[in-house]
Amino acid sequence: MATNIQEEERSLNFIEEIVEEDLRAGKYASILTRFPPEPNGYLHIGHAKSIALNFGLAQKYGGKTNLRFDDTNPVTEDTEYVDSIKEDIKWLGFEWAHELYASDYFEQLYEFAIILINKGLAYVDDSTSEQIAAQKGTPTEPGQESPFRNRSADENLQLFADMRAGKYKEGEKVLRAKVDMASPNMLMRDPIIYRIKHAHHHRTGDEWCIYPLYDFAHGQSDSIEGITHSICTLEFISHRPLYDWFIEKLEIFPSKQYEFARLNITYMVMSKRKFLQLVNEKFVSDWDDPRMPTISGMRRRGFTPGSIKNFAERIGVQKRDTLIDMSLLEFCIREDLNKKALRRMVVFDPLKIVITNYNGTELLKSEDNPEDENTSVRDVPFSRELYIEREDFMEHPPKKYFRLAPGQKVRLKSAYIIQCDEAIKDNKGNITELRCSYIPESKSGSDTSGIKVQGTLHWVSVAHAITVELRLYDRLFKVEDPSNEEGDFKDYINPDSLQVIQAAYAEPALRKAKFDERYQFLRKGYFCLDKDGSEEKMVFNRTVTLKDTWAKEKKKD
RNA sequence: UGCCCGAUAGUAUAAUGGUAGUACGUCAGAUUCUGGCUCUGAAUGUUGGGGUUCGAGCCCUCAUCGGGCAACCA
Repeated sequence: MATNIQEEERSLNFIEEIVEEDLRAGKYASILTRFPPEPNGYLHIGHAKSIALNFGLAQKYGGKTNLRFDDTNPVTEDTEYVDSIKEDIKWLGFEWAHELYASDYFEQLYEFAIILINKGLAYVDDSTSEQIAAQKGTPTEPGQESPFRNRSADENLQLFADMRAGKYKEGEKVLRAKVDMASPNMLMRDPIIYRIKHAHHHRTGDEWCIYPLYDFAHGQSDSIEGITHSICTLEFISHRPLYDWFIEKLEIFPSKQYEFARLNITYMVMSKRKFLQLVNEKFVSDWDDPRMPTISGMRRRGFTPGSIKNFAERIGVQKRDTLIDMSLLEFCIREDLNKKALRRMVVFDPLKIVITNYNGTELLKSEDNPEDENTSVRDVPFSRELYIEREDFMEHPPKKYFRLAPGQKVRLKSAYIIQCDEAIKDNKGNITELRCSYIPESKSGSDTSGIKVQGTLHWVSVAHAITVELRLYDRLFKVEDPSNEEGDFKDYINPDSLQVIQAAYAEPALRKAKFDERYQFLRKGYFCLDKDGSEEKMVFNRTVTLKDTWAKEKKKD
């Protein structure tokens, strides 16, 4: 059927529709987007959505994307952040056409301000911050015009030049656009476009003491670069009339702004301000704590660029506030890791078993990844004494418990079928050891025993095991939407978001673990090596658990 | 109380005036040397009232609900 191919095409999001329409109408030969971070913090997965949108759009339609740092506020911005932002974007796998800075345009922006002054569309205001706020009016009442609103162009020019020359203190004077003090849009009530800041800028140093505000920098920067589609988040909708106003009055290239909803995910918070609190108040170790939804945190946690991009693709682009279910993110990373991760056996909470009818040691073969037809195979040492997971044995098992129990049989993964003969207890009644027997004909790959078992367990040989540290992460918050709960969001932090297992027992193959490799600890979850470890004591982060239908089954009781 | 957005299963996302579909999640089952993966099946949806139309999730209108807007932040 000819229509099948078309049917499989993903439908367009509203921004893609706009782009296709613009291209079809011949409005632009090709598109140019931009990603405009402010270098005052680390990127998070919300930014990843924006990055994927901006860069993805350009890729899809044969355009380009600029990386432009929106560095108009010298007091909060720093080169440290510039570097981390660039690293994160590269890690996600995107390349920008040009690395640019709003501060590159300071001289041009200054010229733009002069044009406005000459047109009688901007004026220097001596009012104080409080007076300006009072003049603004309220959403339901119009504002009052500043007494300085009607200065002559010449006077304004001189005053503005003096501002630049450093003749005034911070707050003494500002430059305002002359728009409309009665506008129903508060942002149009003569917005401030330049303020005095005697501060050192991370790139321009002490060259300037006046800095443009966002509204006077962003749109013009877009225009200077010839950005065709300037995509930002919903809270800028009300800035759009101003964005267009400056472009119109300045008669410069008409970049167009489009807005989409920022990303929210259940059990997370998503703002630099909140991250800062979490770090400063030691709820997490740092910005790259694996529980943080920062790109650096997620990278350390073991997320892959592909999984994040796939997630961004699946959630779509929308014009309304959304709260994405965390399980979708988990699905995306599991889907990716299932195909890539090397399988290894690690016992988290050991229970020793002795195979009473087995002696010596042998090397068994086990697949590195059963999802891969051409999988490599590794050796796993098997011997008389093994560790299994304590939770894989129950003396009095409930129905549908497929694991070990007295008299019950299970398969040891890639090894033999064993039967539990006896549970040894200490004088307090705790089970300290299991006596089992194995079935020699049941060896993995050459099983002639004819025995069917329901369960398969992971295990490690006591004599060959290495100990590793495991860091098990869980959601950072106990509630779906911590920002919308009563009180402080930090009241809802999950106290069990990190569980450390100092000594887990791992099969020896894990000794060769590498940082860029991903692992699935069989029946447990996906893990990756953490930078905190050493040769002697490796540390692994749990990226995500495996789906666990047995855990669900248990909860029902 | 002014202006601006928005509203489709639990959560997201399609249907562009003509059969409400998809994914995640949930539930049930099959399969399994990972209670993973895979496969099959099921339940759950157009905020409400009017109107236009042969026909409305879609267009108009009123209402309701949700979000945003009064930083010398971005």
